[in-house]
Amino acid sequence: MVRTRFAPSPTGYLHIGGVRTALFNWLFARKHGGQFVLRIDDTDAQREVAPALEAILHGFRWLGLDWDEGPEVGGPHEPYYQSQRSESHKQAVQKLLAAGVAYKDYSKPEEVQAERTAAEREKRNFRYSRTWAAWTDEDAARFEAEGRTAVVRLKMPEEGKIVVDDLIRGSVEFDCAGEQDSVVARADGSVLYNLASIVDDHEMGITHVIRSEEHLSNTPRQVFIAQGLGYELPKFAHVPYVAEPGSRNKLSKRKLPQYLKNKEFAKLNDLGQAIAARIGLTTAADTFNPVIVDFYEQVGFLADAIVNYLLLLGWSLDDHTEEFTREEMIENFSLKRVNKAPASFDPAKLLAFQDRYMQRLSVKQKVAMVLPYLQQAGFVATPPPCETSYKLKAIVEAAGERIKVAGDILDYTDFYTADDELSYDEKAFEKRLTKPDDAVPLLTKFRGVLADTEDWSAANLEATLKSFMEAEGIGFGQIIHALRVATTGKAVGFGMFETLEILGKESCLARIDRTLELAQS
RNA sequence: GGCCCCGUCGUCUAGUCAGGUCUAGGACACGGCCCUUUCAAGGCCGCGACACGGGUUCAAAUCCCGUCGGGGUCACCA
Repeated sequence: MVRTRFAPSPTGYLHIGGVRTALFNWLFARKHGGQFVLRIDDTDAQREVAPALEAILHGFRWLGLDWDEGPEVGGPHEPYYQSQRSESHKQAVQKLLAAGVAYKDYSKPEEVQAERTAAEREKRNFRYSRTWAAWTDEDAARFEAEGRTAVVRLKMPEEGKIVVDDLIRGSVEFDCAGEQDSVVARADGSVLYNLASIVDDHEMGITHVIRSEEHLSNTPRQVFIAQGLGYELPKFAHVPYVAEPGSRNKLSKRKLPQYLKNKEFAKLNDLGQAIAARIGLTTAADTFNPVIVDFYEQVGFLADAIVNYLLLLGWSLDDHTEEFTREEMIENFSLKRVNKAPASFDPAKLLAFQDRYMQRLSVKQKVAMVLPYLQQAGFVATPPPCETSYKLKAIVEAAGERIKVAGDILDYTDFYTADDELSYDEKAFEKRLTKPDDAVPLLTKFRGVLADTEDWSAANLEATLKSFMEAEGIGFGQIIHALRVATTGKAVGFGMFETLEILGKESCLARIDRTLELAQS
């Protein structure tokens, strides 16, 4: 039975790199008919951020990465919060002590720090001197009489090797001599990550520890602990971390200002910020940006697109397959095909996946996705009035592939603006209406034709304009641009005749009248 | 700095284990052309990489050695 886990610490929001690791765990479990466990690594209580956990669980649900055991769903290995497993951890510490692979250490942090600095100064590798190690009860009593308290440290051997057999990297050897006597328990009995992690993994029956590469260097410590505790080792698989756009550095949520200098990243961020602003979402830069999964949901991305993109960040099936349904991912996933080198996050490619997935949706599905944005931006009431559906469907249809994320609908809200409140793109107005001598007279004349037009379908409007052009002996370009600016205020938009049809006769005439007035004043 | 990992187009990657079919394939991005009432989309074409140096071999992106480069980690964080 395969059991994998993802163990986020609730110290920040769900990070795109974390999700990629979680996805690999989920996929591996699903592929082998096993279980995927979610465990909250909250041992460092001081840093805990309550809303972060909510956001993390919400993110997993949105992405469709369901967990078989963990917070909210429970399971046979409760509790799934590391902070609530301290009994097990304490027992493990005692066992380590009893087995002689750990010792009580009465040093003060500053004393160890002094040794460390001295070693650095002398360009020597630091290793704790064990000066304040209590090997006997007498030692302990003496140190305690001095008012010292004890942490528990690993007693790393001076010789020998620890071999980590990694499913992705092969076997990696570490010399014990190069390993530190890491602290595994604080004076108050609380334990540190390396101990908690391996103990919980064992007790939860985790068979495959699939985690980010940055944990590779503390794996020997965990292996040492596991051996001391007599555990059977889980299989390890260290996946490369997700790197920054255009660099090899690990993607971090703290370096946002730097990422914003990347053109593609900034473009994605701007898109999101613009949508957030229009729906009145108050955002904080550190929780709403393309590094955080929540961002994508808010802006109107498809979870499937994100997951598909993330799948290919460090994994591939072959030289050409890029699109996978969930079932196909599960069927084909294999740790053997996970790359060793870090992959940088490419916002442009993510956007490309989103585009593909979006265009595959039916008009009905798009309407459903897009409607909440119009409601939040105040263009459509909640619940939506009956006539909304027809109009919105027409807009979405006419917009076609221009809508790449659901929030993009907010680029096309001119249809909802009151006719006398339409704002105009100044440059376009100047170029298409003020400057050309024939713009106003032509538009005035065509306005007259439109006023007499009964059939307001796009097809008929096109025919009407064509015959007008013939009658006037003018080309498309001489009238169409002025007409567009007059009715939408913008230089660009979708099909002119669809636009007119959606707007309706009354609005079109009102907007043209207003434009003509403005152009002549 | 010690230890560990990694190194194919700008980016994600196929190919490396089992050397030849690789004058290195695909995707995203980029450039050009076509289509076109604008924008998007679409079609076609193009640009573009085996980090470097030695070796082994008839033959090396692939094997060996070295160099260089990048990164991770060295907490009483996770």
